[in-house]
Amino acid sequence: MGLTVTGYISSVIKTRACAPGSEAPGVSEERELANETTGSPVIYNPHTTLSIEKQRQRLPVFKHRNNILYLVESYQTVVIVGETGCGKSTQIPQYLLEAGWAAEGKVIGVTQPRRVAAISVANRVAEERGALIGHEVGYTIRFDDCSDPHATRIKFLTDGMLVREMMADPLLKKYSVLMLDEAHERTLYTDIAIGLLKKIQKKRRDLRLIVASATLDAKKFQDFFNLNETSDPSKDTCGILTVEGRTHPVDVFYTVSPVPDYVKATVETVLKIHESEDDGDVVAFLTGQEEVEKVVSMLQEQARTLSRYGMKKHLRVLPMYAGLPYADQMKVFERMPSSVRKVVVATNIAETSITINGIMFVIDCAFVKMRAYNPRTGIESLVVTPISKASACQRAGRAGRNRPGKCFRLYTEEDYEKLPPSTVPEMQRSNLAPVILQLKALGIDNVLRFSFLSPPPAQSMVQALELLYALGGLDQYGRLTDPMGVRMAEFPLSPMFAKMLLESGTFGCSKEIVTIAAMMQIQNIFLVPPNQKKAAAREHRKFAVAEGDHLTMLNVYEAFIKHQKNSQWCQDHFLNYKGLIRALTVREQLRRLMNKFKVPRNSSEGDPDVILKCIVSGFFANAARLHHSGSYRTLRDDRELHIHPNSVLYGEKPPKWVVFNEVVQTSKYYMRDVTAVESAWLVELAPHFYRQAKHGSLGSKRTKVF
DNA sequence: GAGCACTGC
Repeated sequence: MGLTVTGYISSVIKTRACAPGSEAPGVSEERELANETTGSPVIYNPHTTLSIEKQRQRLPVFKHRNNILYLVESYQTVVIVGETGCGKSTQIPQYLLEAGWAAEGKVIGVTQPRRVAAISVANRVAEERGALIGHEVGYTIRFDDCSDPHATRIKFLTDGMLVREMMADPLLKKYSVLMLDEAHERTLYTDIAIGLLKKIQKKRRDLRLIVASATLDAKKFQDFFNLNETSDPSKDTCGILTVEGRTHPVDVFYTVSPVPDYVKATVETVLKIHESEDDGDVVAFLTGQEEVEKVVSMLQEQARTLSRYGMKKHLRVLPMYAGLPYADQMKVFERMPSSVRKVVVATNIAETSITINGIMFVIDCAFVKMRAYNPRTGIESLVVTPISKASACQRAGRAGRNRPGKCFRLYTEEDYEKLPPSTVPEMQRSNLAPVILQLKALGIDNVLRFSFLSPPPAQSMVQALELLYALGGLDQYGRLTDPMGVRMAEFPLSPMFAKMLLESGTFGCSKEIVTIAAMMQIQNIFLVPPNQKKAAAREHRKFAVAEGDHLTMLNVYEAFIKHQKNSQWCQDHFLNYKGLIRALTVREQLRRLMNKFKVPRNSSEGDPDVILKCIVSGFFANAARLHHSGSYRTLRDDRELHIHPNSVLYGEKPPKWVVFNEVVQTSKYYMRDVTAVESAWLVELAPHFYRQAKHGSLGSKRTKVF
């Protein structure tokens, strides 16, 4: 194929190393704190001779210390463009603390999009302050509150947790300053928090906000938060500051002509690197598990050939994707002997969620599998789309964390120029029902006029409002109902699940439903190792029941409990042990909420019908009937659907009526998590939604309420 | 016989 140098970008980079080797002689080993799968990792050197104080002063952010404090003093909001490796996440909260921003019991809050990042940054800051985590410095994430309501001065939390905190404390009174880290990622919760904080700031002039962002979005954030309506810049309420990073250059190479097959090209590029480049590990980005496994097996084949021909340096090829069993994931972090070159073939998980040290080469196919939402049909889909330029730079930067690196882009420079500058924010490509419910619960009456940093499509809002009305969470005026809507909003689940849980007591099956809801939150309960597909399928069949996936999940959970939560038992049956343990925790949290709302604890005692009816009470909007063609049609708008191949109902005698949790569109529209129901239940449990036609068929009312 | 990118409460 032949890679030709046609471009070089010296500003793509990235390492967050506190001290690059060149500046700290004798320091070669860096490791990550706390957890190697950390999201936004802080790297530090455990054997340094420098005191922590000296290390802190060497960070690029240090020389901006006074300026940052001045800006926070003078402006309500400060946008900080902190390049990778500048030390902003760990240092700025400490500067604020030292300057007295946490006096009189106030708290400095720092949000992160990911749990592991919140934990690892918190641990680092605690260590720098010579403190135990959970006192002066703490963190709060779902299922793990490691903070002290009285003692904690710097608190790290996920942005989702911050939104939850607003439900109990709408003005976030305990915080003096909030820093939104990684705001440029524009996750759903970051965007919700941003809109809400703007509102809070109008009522709390004393609340300071720091938005940490990438260069590209800084102006957008500044315009959004600047409340100055005059043309006098001295009245601006938002300041901006750029802090340079600690970066290693990454050479970027493009192909001379478009690549017809990036899977093949990935394999060829790895081999070419292996033949002609110096030492250094490789990460290749692909879009999904299937592509990853394909490249891994092709490369392993090649690696065997190479070693047969006596190639001195060995290739160790490892897959990496979220669905991979934990033990296999951990292999990508293992250090290799110098005679071995590690090649990690990964999905987008390696772009932000995990960081692997020692990567010198990146191969980027320019594509990603991304969630999309069709506001007209209300159907979500997973589509392979070209990445953005921002994403391409992020991927390239993965090569230069420890040393200068190289990035091989499997596309032409011309095609790179055609990529969109940044990724569409999640808010504009999501089902908004959960978002709207949250906003309503936070007292935002007119969600259509909520100040969104990037407003979602109006049609997405309408879909969400209609669904919430049908579920009884909103009344005909779009107001949150009490108690149903208020309670639904408290559940950390989608509104349909919340409704199902809240109704389960009246159906007499709350014990079963809470288990089903918890199990449905876990991805990949059934493990399918690529080389043991048959055996795995055989084991999984043992749990399958004719009613469908919901009761099958109930079966799995109950069997897990019956076998004393034994991990070996899980392994024998190809079940995800860690996932099941997580289901226990989720179940416990849901149970607590149900107790709070006095949902009776009861069991169907083996009667499946009440459980199925209860599922219908939440998921009636997701109903489909069997079509004579053999596929299904939605009841709402007669769209063609199919049973997902991972469903236990796939390939079985198809039930006449089904409800499902969600639809994913790949080659077709597939229903995931499907359960057989009776049409009479739909009419009985959602009479406002469905009517029985004279000849016995079922149609939807399509009530337009807004 | 076709298929699940990645987070978060």
